[in-house]
Parts: sequence; C-alpha cells; structure tokens
Amino acid sequence: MVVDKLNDADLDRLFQAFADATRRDIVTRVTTGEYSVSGLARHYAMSFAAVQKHVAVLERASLVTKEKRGREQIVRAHRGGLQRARRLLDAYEAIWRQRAERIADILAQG
Amino acid sequence: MVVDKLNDADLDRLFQAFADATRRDIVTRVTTGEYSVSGLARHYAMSFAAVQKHVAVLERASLVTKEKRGREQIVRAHRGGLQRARRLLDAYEAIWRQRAERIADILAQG
DNA sequence: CTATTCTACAACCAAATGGTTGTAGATAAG
DNA sequence: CTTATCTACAACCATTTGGTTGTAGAATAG
Repeated sequence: MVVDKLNDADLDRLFQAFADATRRDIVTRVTTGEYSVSGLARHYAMSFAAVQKHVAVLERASLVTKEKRGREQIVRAHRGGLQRARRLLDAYEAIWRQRAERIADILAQG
Repeated sequence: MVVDKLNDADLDRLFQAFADATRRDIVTRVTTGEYSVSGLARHYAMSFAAVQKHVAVLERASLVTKEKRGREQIVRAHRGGLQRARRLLDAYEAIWRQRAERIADILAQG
C-alpha cells in the first residue's frame, strides 16, 4: 500500500484514532509486546466487541495490522501511521519556526 | 500509563481537534497570519456559526486563543497544544526505537 | 441616531462514535 | 465427538459531532 501522500480523510482517521485513551493504550501495548484481540480485551473494563471495534479503528488508520495465527488474530503495531502523524506535527512546528524567524527579522530591521 | 503522563481528557481533546481538515487548516492559517473569526469563516464553504464552533474546539484543545479587538475576536495560534501532541508522538517513537534495539540485541546474541 | 458588522449562543437535525448484547463460524482442547 | 475459546458481525442505544437557522447584543460606520 502506497501511503506517501496523505489526503484529508487519511489524516482525519489517523488523528481520530489517537483521540481515545483506550486506543492510545492499545498502540503502546502492541508496540511493546504481542497481543491477540482477546489478549488486549482482558486489560480493559469493556466488552470484547468494544475492544474489537477499537482495534478496527486503529487498523483503518494504519496504526496496527492483524495477522491470523490459529484461532487468534495477532495485533501488531504498524509504524507507518505513527510516522505520518509525526511528520504532520513536524510540519506545523516548521511553520511556527518560520513565523518566529519572520518576527525576529521584523524586530531586527525595525 | 507509561507513555501517557499527560491527562487523558486533554489528549482526547487535542487529537480530536486535529481530526478535522477544516480545523487543521485553521491552525495553519492562524499560525501564519492574523485572522478574526469572521475572517476565517470567509475561507470555508460553511456558515459562520460552524467556523465559530471549530474555533471553540481548537480553543478547548489549547491549540488557539482568542483575543478581543474592537468588535472582532482575533484567533491566535497557541504553541502549547502542538508541543504536547508532538511530545506524545515522540514518546511512541521512543518506544519503537527501544523495541528495535531489543530485537537487534536478540538477533545479535542469537 | 440608524444601519451594518462581528460575535455569542440556543435549538434543532443527521450522522458518527463508543458502548452493549446476541448470534454464528472456526479452531483448539479434552 | 464435544466443549471451550477466539473472532466477526449485526442490531440496538445514548451521546457527541458537525452542520444548520434564528435571535440578540456590542462595536463600528455613515
């Protein structure tokens, strides 16, 4: 899947995926260890189906992938989404720095 | 939570705020130029009230502030929110690197 | 003063979100 | 084979979201 160019809908899904504490926690877990969907579900005070939905949201945002192993579905972190989110925030940061420089210039020449 | 030393609700609001193309565009605009709420509204194919709500979402997420000037309300970028979002994604990135090192160690000693 | 502009906010609506329970199919375990 | 486990998915519900229109007040312009 080529996901270099980000459209609005991709970014919407990406940040939406981060906008929930349970999902952020799932991302942390699957980055550091190996979890099936039910393995994840055991850690949260909600139904299996609810966790399943959270994983689906992360999957659509390209933050995790699933891989079938026997009767389990192993959830793995997928770095692509994270990197794209970081890139966007870095872009905002760059705009900020540009602005700061511009202001500094104005002050310097004023 | 290991990664998440920031308040969950704050982070929810922060990423939720980024999860909309109009709001991301507003952030860009107010970082590079000076805009009133109605000045912003002129650029979007939606009502003034809708833009007003988007600005309110950004305000609650600490991504912008408003300052009254005459009968206008000037919207200004506020760096705090952006920096907190970046910090969180950097933390995830750090976890990734840790994991990569761990795997490299295992491979090296295996 | 009067008219216009800018903002705030309420009320409303459709769609999305985050949760639930229930059903059913695969796979593993006894 | 039978039972338990893991997953998928549908149906449902309450709340939130993203939009609308309408009303009202404050500040500016003429």
